[in-house]
Amino acid sequence: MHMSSVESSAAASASPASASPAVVRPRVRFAPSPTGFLHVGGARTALFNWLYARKYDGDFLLRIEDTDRQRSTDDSTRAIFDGLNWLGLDWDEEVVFQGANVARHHADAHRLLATGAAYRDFTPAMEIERLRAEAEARGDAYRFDRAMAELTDAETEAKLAAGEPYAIRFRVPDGTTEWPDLVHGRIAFPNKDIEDFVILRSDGTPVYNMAVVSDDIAMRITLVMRGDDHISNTPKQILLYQALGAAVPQFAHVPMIHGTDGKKLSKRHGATAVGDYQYQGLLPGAMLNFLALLGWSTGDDTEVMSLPELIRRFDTDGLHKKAAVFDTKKLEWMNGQHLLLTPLDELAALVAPAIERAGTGVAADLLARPAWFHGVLELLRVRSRTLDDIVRQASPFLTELVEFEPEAVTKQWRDAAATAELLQATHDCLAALPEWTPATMEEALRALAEARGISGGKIFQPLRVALVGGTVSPGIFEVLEYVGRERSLARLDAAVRFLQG
RNA sequence: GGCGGUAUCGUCUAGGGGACUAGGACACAGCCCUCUCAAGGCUGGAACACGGGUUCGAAUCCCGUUACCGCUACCA
Repeated sequence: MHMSSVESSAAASASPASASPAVVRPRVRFAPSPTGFLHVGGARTALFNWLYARKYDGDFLLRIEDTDRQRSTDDSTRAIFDGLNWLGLDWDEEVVFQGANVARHHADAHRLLATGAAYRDFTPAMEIERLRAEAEARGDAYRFDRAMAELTDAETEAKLAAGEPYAIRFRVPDGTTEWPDLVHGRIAFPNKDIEDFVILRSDGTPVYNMAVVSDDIAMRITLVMRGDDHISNTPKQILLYQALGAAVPQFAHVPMIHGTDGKKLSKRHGATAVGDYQYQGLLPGAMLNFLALLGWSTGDDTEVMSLPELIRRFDTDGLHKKAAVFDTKKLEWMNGQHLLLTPLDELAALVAPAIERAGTGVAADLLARPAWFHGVLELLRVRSRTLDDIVRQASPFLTELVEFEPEAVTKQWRDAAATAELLQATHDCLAALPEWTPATMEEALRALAEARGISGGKIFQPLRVALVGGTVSPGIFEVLEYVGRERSLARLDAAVRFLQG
């Protein structure tokens, strides 16, 4: 089973195309470790795989790599499911839990041992640790020395009989291991730089690379698309595929996502869990769109895309090599764009519960008046970037009365007596209107301003404070329309009383 | 240290020998619109890491340097 360099490299580079002359449905997977929440980097890797599967009518599989019992938790597994569900990244077939497959990993490792592709290493782990520490102290790179483990058959039998523990190491052949990476092109590693790595620990548990390859073969994965931090694992894995006599899949190593300081994105950069963004009122479609553009581009200037469009345009050729910095400003802008594209009834279904949670309205009541509610949403979404922005601005349309903000009062109601008189006049003018429409109100109020020899703004601004409590709002006539006649007049009354007393 | 990867405006990117006085987007600044705030429109500042080649010609190809990132475990 030892391969020459020619054989090994040829096998690695030839397999993707030649292994299957017939058209096979692509099978890709997302394989996170359940050691935290769903990270945006993981979400993006999942997205690329998902887009690929959906575009080429393949299967997108989910595998939870829970073999590290120390760090894996059920909460994390749930968080991954939740994150994927929120984003709408649905997987095909049942979830694979890696921990359930250790028997096969174990068997595969022993198969390698039987063929001579791997060998027993009775060296105590402590001893190796010592040698490594020594080498590092000297400033040398440590590499496991195969000769150290070389035993005669008799010696092996004796140790086996004595019940001495051993790890199984893969016998790395001479030559070069290379593959045509879908994003980087040809990548090659001289095998001499790869040490005989452990595939099965002395306690019988499989090591990562063994488990991954065993599972990817069992799941019939045709393309492994993952973060480029796995590039140096790839030659080891290819060697394993070959030794196991399995077809080597294609590989695509996508770049990492960095924080604004250029370092790998971590908690100190702020929110890195997709759940954080869900909580902040982001739309999953916007998140997906933004994530897709970090590490991939269409080739033209298209930026805002719906999910179907993303599927249609996705292509591994558009994948980048360079790490991208996660820019929350652009994410927010992207969300604003998607807010505008979301059908109003969908948006209503999202905003109504959020309003109820904020305590400024009852979801069912809002949804019972779709024409009015959609109108309000139309007004607010153009000046919002998140769902939370909409909720925040919605309160003047929902409550009976509003609180007058001190800064607004200082700014727009400087002269109390004069303002009270003006607001009373405004009130009377509006109250006399036969119908409550923006056009009639605008006509009447502009006429009032002209009669008083002042600009429209001199009326609109104080009126705005009376209606919404602050100095910022949608156009004043739309506000009047959607706040409604009764409440608008009541607020004007309240403002006049406030200024007089 | 060794191995591998990457390198265009502050950020995301287009670009794959001449169409580049390097295009778009976010952010920023100014102007327009205007009842405020947004949205929208217009304008502006802002980049090919450095050094060698190859070529009539290089952001684009090659080599080197530098910087950054990743891996370097009986972690995943």
